[in-house]
Amino acid sequence: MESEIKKLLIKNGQALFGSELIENVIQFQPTRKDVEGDFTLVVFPFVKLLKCSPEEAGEKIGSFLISHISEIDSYEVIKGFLNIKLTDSYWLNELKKAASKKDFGFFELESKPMVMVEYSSPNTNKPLHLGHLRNIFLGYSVSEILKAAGHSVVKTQIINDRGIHICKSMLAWLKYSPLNEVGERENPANTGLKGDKLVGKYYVEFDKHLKIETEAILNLWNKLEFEGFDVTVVTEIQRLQAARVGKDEKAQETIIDKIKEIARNQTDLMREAKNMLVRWEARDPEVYLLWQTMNGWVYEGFEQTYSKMEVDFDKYYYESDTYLLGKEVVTQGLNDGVFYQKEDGSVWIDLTDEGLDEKLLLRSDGTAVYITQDIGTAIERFRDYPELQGMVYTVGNEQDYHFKVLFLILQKMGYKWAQNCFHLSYGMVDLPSGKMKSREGTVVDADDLMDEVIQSATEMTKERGHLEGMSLEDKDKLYSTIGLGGLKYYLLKVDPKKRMLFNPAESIELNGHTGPFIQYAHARIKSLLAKSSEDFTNWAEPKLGQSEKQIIKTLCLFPEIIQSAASEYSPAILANYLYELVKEYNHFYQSVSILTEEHSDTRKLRLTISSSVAQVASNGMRLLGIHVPERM
RNA sequence: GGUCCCGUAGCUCAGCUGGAUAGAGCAACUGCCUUCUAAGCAGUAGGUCUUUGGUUCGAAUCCAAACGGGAUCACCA
Repeated sequence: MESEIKKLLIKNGQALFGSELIENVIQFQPTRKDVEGDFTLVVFPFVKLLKCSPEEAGEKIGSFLISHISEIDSYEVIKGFLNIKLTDSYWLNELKKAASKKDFGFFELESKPMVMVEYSSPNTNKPLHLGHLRNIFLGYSVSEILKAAGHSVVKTQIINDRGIHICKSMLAWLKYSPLNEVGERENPANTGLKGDKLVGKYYVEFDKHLKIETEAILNLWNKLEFEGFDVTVVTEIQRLQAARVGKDEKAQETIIDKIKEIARNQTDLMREAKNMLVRWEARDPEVYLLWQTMNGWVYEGFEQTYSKMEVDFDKYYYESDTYLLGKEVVTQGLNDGVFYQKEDGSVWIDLTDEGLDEKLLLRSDGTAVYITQDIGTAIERFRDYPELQGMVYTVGNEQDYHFKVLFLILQKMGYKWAQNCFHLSYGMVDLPSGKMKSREGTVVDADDLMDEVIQSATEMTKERGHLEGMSLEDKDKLYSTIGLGGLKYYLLKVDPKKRMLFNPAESIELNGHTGPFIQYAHARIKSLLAKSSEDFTNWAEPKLGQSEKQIIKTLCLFPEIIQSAASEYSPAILANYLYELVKEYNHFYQSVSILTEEHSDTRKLRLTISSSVAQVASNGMRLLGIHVPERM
């Protein structure tokens, strides 16, 4: 309707205003709730053209519109605002259109370009935690929203399965895992531990021992005992120690950190770990087999977690595969003159013209760094999917700089698709106690958290219960639907770009702006509809009440909401919309009777509204990765 | 220190490319279940939109600076 008016005004610009109209002077906004009208044209921009007061201008446009568009019922000019009211039959017709389509709001399948969405990029040395949960729910939901907006989508992840961190776990397992009576070290089968948890345990174990060894070295250095250390190390430490003198606290701390770092690298443990990495790169069979075994445990553990989260992937990429391609294309780029080589053999790109720094792409020993494999992965993906038009990387905003650099490098290498790569940069998740820190043990484990929210949903649902006659199996399913729904909604309702606070007490809340609030409204409607046996698809035009019209208006926004959630990559837009819709419905539900309404057209209208709200709530929540129950 | 992000009610968050009297939820206080599921609804109270300038008919929104918070600047990933 608004675009129709826009067209009409532009077409008649000369006659009405004495000059051609530019499209952006025509601005619409929803009408204030306390004023009559369905939408509002802002008149101020026209005042200059018409050289009259805003009131006169509004009047002139209003009288023109009402005589040209039959759906306009009336208009009213208040200050500089032209409030336009549409006829009831226009709205009733819109409702019928929405109600008649099962997939109302969704765009034609695969009518838009193919994009790949990467989410979840775990390291294989640690279990998933709360931060991953935000990442994964976000990426999954963005994928579903993009599909609903008409894109075809490939969901993927990049598994960081190689590097020093895995070697640490492997080494610690070899050194510290006790042998059982049959001479086996710990594994998921003989301990009953989830694979990722077991490997994570040995990563922590490594850190523990490393810390002890590091402390020992630091003690020696503090006593100025440097025997047995390399000369260059000794001079560096002595230089740093001297530099501490007279500095303020903060500067001293930086220096101490540097000394610690050097001490860590002097430990036997670190040396062994690094040596293991070298053996891995050389495909030493023993190391390689161990690596495969332990990663295998982790993957099994991850799959369990993903399945509990109800997310899936179409394609997996492993850095152990793609880093080789990365190295290859960097070498190629060196020959093509995109990169340059320093005397020690390391390869760099100079991005100072773009306001960034110089960036290392290959170490002097020829091994790959983080960004090398990312370059390889990106190229491989576009090779694997020739129809692919764009990439979305769901990665925390701590890596903003990294992706800026990555996309720029890909562009400089001549990949046209590089400009369609997008870093979906989400904010960190904080706890009421502050940042999550693995060193301080404040990391919230993903599996534990999901178990807890489901447990809590179980208890609260048992208290309230409308579950008579439900099978045990269905009840368990319901508890998990509610618990997980609450958690997902809690993490998705805030703007992805923003840092957010995770309050455990709030995340299991069932009242107010929560997932279960929406689920409950859905269940209530379903129960209502189940009690009615009448066919309400056809009705004549009943009188349209205030709250009924409001809901219809909000329902009609659903397609736009999907569109903007897709273009903004923001499930939060959708989540907040669904809350708004349901809130309006609850108000309506409480203030009128539906089943017992005597006037049959009105009753059918209300049933249609109810079923449409349930439909949009259900489809909308599905795009957030959340199920809605029939009963609760 | 350089670069980037953020600052809205006691707390957590909405507020689209500038538009009418800045909105929700939680927490606090009042009411509403013999009537379709009260996980609900209605209401009260709570604000110098961090501050100061600027642009504009009009600023929470755009620009600049200050203050406060965070991230990042590795031959780590």
